[in-house]
Amino acid sequence: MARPEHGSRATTLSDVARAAGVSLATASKAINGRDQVAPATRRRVLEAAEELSFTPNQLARSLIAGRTGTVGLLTSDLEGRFVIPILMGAEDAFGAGQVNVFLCDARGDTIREQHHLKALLNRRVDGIIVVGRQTDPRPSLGPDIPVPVVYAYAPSADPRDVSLVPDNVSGGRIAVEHLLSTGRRRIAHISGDPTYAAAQDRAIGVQAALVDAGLELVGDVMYSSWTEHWGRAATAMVLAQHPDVDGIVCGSDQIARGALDTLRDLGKQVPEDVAVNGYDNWEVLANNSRPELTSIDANLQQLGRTAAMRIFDAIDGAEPEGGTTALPVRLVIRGSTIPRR
Amino acid sequence: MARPEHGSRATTLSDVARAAGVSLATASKAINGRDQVAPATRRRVLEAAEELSFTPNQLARSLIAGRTGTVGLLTSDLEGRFVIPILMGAEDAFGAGQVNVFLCDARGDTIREQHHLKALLNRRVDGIIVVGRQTDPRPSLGPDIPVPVVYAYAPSADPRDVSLVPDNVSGGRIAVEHLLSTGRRRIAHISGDPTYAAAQDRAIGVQAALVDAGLELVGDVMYSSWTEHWGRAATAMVLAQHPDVDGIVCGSDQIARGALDTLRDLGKQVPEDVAVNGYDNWEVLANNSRPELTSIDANLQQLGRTAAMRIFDAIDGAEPEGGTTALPVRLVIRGSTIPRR
DNA sequence: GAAAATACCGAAATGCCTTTCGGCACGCTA
DNA sequence: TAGCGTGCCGAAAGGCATTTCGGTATTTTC
Repeated sequence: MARPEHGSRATTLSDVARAAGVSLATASKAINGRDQVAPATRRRVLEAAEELSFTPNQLARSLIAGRTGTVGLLTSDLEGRFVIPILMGAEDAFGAGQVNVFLCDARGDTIREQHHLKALLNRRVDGIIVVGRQTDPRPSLGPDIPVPVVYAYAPSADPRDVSLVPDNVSGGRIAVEHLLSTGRRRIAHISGDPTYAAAQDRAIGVQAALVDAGLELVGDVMYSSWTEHWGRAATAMVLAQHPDVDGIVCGSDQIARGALDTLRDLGKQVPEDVAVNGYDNWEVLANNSRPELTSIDANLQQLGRTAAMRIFDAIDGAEPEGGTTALPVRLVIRGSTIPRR
Repeated sequence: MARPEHGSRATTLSDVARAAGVSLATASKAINGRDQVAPATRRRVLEAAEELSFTPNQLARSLIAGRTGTVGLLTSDLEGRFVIPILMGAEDAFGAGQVNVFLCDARGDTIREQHHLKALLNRRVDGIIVVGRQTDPRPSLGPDIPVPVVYAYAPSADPRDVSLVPDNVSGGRIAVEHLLSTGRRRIAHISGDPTYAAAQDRAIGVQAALVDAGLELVGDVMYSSWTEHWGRAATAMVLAQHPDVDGIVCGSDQIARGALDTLRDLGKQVPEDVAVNGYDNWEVLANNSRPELTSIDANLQQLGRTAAMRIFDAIDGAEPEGGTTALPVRLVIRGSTIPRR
């Protein structure tokens, strides 16, 4: 049958060389585009390689080159939707077929993380990207990793490490500034789990923007969980205590969905009576709500790309400066803050 | 400084051997638990290895062993939420640190897919899992791949390939049977994009279950898109034409969310007046709706695990039998079909 | 105490590719 | 025609770990 036996050894360079009637060295040079090979010879070698469907063994190559063209991506939680765009961005930056990504999911387990880390080092990855599931600092992998490490989304607790996070403070600020620009003045903030750094940071940005505008938050920041249930409950409370509220900044799109639900139930028009701003720009939620949801997008794909580029730089010998860098976020405007024309 | 220079060569086995005062061969045996080594010698070697923080170069190992302990996962679409659980299942089955997964996202681009495929083969992966984004058949990678290939979620168009898909027909059937078991008799089916095999298969299951019960579908199967918008619109249409409908089987959780919305708007109680069944068990949607959504879970993580096991079997020499296998799905019951006590 | 058996260690080959360096042949110049 | 470049090719080393097989020490057996 056409399918080559799985047991049969793959064709090696020496097979090609023999078929082309040249030495190993010449075959290697011909295939890798080195000079020192006559055009006719090169052609003969390439034809032989094609004929035998030769694929150079990257293992042997890497063994010599001392670098493998692979990067490990160590995540603590694949379920989290934040990991995926970051991963895509990184994959993107590495380019198709140039660098490949080893994906490891530690399931939030330190032991498993250590296992994976060791496996990655054994496989001689050129670098490691560590992706957390929330923006709270996480323990460093340690200072003794022999390859560059970049922490994405969740920064390392060790300031000497390189960490990239979305700018949540700025996100909170942008959300408020947008509501202000649509004429809102009585703005409430419904957030999620107060133990999350993201919740705190966004609240800081919200407050700062209000202060800059000479305004105050309507009521206190309301913390609980990142769910629709909480969004519904909190919105009901806000409206009961402050019926004149005209803008709600939500800590997540889920909360915002809940807010929309309750506003609808209570007969409030969105965005005419109350504008609602979500966070995360989770498309399936933001695009399908009534009305569609204005939201803050953390540019996670960009973050992944940046992480990959930092790895590249470090591989190329650039001395990385440690510390946490906050990357810009962006506002995506939809119908929940500005009426459709 | 403590951090080893990135440029400095990693410690090799011969470093360890020299430090322990033994030969390479002995060091290798000691570390790998082979016999032919005196306990005292073994201890000395292990101490030296620890001291130098020696990590065996997996590349060299693989070069000899002829297998790398890596598997490629080729997806056409990382954004799709179906890929993730499959990936987790596969990762799970491979075990922490035993087998590692190369993740490649082809972005739905054939050229890019070919690039990735070639890269994976160059890296001598032991097997490849191809994950599609919908259950429609996709082109085969071809018969000449020198390693085992399993197609997950999207089956290969070539029946000689090994494909694993969730059993959509059975899913449709289970959904209807569940509604029947709660006493519903007037059941409608709102589905998504009719060009999807998943939509057709689920509809077949729905019809079959109704026929078995001696019933007919209320109205025709309603096809359009997998969105909340469509769920809302279609539900309004159903209620207008068939006000006595008492059960709605939806083709996705998004559609079901839309259905719940409209039912609520029109004053129908769920589940008392109308029961609603979703599909996909997408937790963020199913758990946060009012009431929470009964849904069909495709057991994707299990599917990923199975795919990994098929790869293992093939690596171990089992001759795989081609063809598409439909794996069982399961019903997750929540408040949208059975009232909370 | 001598022969045989055992336990342990090390040199060398192996896997696959890249690169260096020596050398052959040809063409050009003086 | 002798001498010198230049272009092209091939032998061999090297990268790292594993394994086979031959060879010493040491112990056991009669």
